[in-house]
Amino acid sequence: MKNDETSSTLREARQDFVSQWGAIGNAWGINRTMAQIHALLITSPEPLTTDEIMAELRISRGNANTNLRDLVGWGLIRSVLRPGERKEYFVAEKDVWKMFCIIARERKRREITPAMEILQRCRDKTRGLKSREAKDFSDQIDALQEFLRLAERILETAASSEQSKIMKLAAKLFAG
Amino acid sequence: MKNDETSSTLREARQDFVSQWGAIGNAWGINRTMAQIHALLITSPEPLTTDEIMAELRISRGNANTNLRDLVGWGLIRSVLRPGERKEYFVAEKDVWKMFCIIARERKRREITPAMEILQRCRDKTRGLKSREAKDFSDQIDALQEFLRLAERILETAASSEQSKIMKLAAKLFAG
DNA sequence: TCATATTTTCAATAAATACTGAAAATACAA
DNA sequence: TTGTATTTTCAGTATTTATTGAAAATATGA
Repeated sequence: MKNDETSSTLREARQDFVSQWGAIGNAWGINRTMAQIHALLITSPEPLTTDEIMAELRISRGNANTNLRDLVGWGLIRSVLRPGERKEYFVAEKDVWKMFCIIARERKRREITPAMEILQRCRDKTRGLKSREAKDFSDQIDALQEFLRLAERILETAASSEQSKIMKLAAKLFAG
Repeated sequence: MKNDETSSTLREARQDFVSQWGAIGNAWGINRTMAQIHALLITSPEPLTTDEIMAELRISRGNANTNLRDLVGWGLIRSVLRPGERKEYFVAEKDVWKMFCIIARERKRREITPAMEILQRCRDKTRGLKSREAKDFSDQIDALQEFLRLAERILETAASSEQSKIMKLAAKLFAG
């Protein structure tokens, strides 16, 4: 296979990955464009500028800017400056385990914690009530809370350990 | 506190839970109405009919029907028939651990598996290529695949074990 | 069978979300 | 300063997703 064939095959595979990853992100509740930009950056050998991303994905400047900022907000990408150039370049964290840790922490902060707070408020309201129904209700809320608390701790622990420790744990888990 | 005060406090707490749970579901990428119906059913002492759900949430018959069917599709609720009545009643699985198992299995099937297939296809396309760039690309895809495979196995294992086993595991995890 | 209760479907509509493009704001070099 | 490169904002628009409500389909008892 010639060099240009190789690189066009690679380009195609990458484009495919980017567009498909967008579709997956969509199924996972993540904005399609954001997922595509992320896919582009984790498979890019070089940092990319906003204009390059706009061109590659055929999206507007506003759209690119918004989603790049969101990704920076998640901590999944960061901007780098090249000496002598004014443009911002973006690079993604490529280590899959680190990506997971970042996402786990953020989701915990954005999703689990608020849910726990709501449960706590419902719990407080019915704490004093003595009827059977009230008791069943607060037991159910309790159970949800306890489950979320466990999930929270597991995520927290996983996200702050070395990948190698998790792998060992997984080994144990599958051993029975 | 009088009986009617007790029950109105309970009613309020429950309404609060249902509407807040809808908002949370929304943040987690789940249809608000579906989350609300689910919240209603897991805190209901009795099975409910479509009409009761419509009235409680002030939604249309079509909307109620669609979301009830979706919940049945997930396996999170099921319909029960009362002898001598034509109406369908719905009950939710209330055990939080069982709920988790159901959701884990479904998400694996609906989200992780398709993502893995896409990665596999991208991998296949670039397998033969020898350039540095191509190698980096397929290494990255590999890493993603490996991670998803691990996630898949962990979910699978967790979802098919007893809750008590997971609790023991969690204990170990936090012990260091 | 017919009359009635109940569920399902689906075209129309509403609501939420994502995207564009150009103007405004900002940053920087001369 | 002033001019230029770059980023941000945001009103307007497009697209997607959710919801309604009524008609059609289905199920049931007499």
